Amino acid sequence: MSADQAPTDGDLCSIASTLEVVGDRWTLLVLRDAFRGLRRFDQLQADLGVARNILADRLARLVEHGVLEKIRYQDRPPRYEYRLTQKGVDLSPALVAMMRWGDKHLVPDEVPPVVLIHDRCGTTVAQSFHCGACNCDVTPGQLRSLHPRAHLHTELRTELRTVLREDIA
Amino acid sequence: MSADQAPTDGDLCSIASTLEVVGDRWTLLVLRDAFRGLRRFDQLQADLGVARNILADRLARLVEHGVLEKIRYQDRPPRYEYRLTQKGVDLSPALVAMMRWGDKHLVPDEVPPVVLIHDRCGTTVAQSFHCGACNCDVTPGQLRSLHPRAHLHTELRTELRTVLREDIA
DNA sequence: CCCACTAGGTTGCAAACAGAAACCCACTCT
DNA sequence: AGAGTGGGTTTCTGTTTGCAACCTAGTGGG
Repeated sequence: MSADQAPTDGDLCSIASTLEVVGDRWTLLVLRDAFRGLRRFDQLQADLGVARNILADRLARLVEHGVLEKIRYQDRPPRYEYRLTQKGVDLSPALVAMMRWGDKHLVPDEVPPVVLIHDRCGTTVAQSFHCGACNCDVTPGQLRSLHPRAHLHTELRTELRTVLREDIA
Repeated sequence: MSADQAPTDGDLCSIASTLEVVGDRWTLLVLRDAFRGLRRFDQLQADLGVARNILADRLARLVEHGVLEKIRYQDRPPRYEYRLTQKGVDLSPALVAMMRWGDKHLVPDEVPPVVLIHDRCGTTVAQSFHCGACNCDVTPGQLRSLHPRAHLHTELRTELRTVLREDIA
């Protein structure tokens, strides 16, 4: 089940790489539940209705990839819980983006959306693209992308990376 | 292939609903390629290496859900291309979030990331959570979520929606 | 001491799905 | 007439999934 390392250009594209880790319906639902605070096997199984073997497999994969940690929370009898690592918490922008898309395009208007709150001040937080130069938000339609490895020479790419390091670190 | 409307709580959770539309490895890779500008069946097939029947199925699903449009771009012989609709373009925050996660956690540092550019000014754009009250960016760890339908009465939810409407519109 | 119960899985089997390759169709080019 | 191209569908086969039953440690009750 982990023998197929050949399929896509996983090492060439960050999206493809990411999908190799979390690009699976149940995996993403497990993560959604993890963000909701569910941590135990049976809680997840009951909430998702997923087959137990599938859930066991997905949890093992996520632990293997360092997205969740398996922690023994009592010894006798041994009991475990699955917690998001920092790497796992860093997936929240992706989950939030999917949630907002569903809010806008899929879910009927009568259903109130989940609200994101800034823990320090308690007010709502918005996810957006921000342009520092113009000091404004940028809509998806105003975005363009640049693919350094396809078009630039090595020196230029190195320079670009230096400029951008803050952006991804 | 579209007969299973029963499985998850699709109408209760925006993330689950979203995953019913795009929660599939190939679907998301098709969308990635659409954002890169690929529009034709054979381009997509060659780039992804996916089986043609699977690609045909995923494209049909995306068209059915209004994420892509199938447009006849010449008549003799009839030829079609698949273009992102506005609904499709609105998925870019999700794709970008996955890309950034891959950049940060999966892809070796030597690989320069794809850069996002603001079309008006040409400078780089960052994706973030922003708190209007504090006028600062919020990290994933400082985020909390509130689930209105689980905890609030109807009047309160309506009020909240009014406050939040700008957030999702 | 025996029974039931819980958390956290594993095993076995049938059904659904993905993938590869071959095929089809309508047209164009040479 | 024959080869090529774009856009698929069909067929067959192998992998994955889902479901249900089972297993293993331990705990608590009678």
